[in-house]
Amino acid sequence: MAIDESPARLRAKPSWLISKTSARAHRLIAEAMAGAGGRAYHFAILAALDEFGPGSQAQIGQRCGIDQSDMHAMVNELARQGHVERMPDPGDRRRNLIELTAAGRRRLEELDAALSGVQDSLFDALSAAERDQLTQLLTRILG
Amino acid sequence: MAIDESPARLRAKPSWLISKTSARAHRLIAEAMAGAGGRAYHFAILAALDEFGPGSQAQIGQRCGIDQSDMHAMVNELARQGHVERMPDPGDRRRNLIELTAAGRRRLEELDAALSGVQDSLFDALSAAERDQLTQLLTRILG
DNA sequence: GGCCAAGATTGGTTGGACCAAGGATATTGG
DNA sequence: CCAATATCCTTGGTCCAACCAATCTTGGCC
Repeated sequence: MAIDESPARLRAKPSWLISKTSARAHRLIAEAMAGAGGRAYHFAILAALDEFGPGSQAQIGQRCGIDQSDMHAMVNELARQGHVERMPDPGDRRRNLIELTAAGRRRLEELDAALSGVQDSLFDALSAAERDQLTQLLTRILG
Repeated sequence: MAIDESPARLRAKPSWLISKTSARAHRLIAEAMAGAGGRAYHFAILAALDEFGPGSQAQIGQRCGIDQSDMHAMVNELARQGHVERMPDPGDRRRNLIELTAAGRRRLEELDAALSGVQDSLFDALSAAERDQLTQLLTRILG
């Protein structure tokens, strides 16, 4: 799709540009993650565990903006791959404590590298300073 | 979801920020369009017809980045609402010429106003200059 | 003990983006 | 002028992310 041939009214709506960019990113990321046998959600969860330490599914889900039921499925996948361990919280038996394994820590770096590569090809047209600018604008929007 | 509580590794990936922003925009737009009895696709198609004049479904679809089969469904909806007319192209009987009706032209302005309102609430945190900046960055990415 | 809240699990639904095949018509090459 | 190829519409799907609701267990509270 040649963006410069799309209707001007459309091009004038930032939400449309964002949606198209997001779609393209989604495609590239899905590809990259499929090649690595993972998904974007995996990276998010592993990153949360790495930064904040073990936690319940609910906590991690909230931090990453992932739905409870989706969290369940993702933790199943990560546990099956040995990147995460699900263990009952001794202090609250409602909870599963999710813990990063050593393999999970390596996996996080692996996925991070793959995703960083995607960022490079996606934002190829922007300088480093412009990427920062973009990041800051988006962060303010979401704030 | 409080973005400042999400993992730093995630926040550092522009693609993640874009995806979240896109999701929020999608929610707001779906709401606004549902309230008006339409969809985002309707606006795109009407805008293309308004700017480029009548055309085949394939042409319009390419301009807007809409799949052929989805175009079919959307034109059905717009035709049923009287915003568009489907007529056989006399010069090429494979084609349907899609034409904007007078009601469709009014509808376009109506949807445009609704979408502009959504942009305002979505990009509330940005100044007009910053919105332009964002638009330009995204346009360059998609270029 | 009785009640409400939180967490996990299960089992959905919805909408957008895609893909494939077939029938009708055009176009092109020989 | 015929055969092969391409285009366009139409139909009928698939796939996945996002989301929602109900249930069950456990914890906290009065």
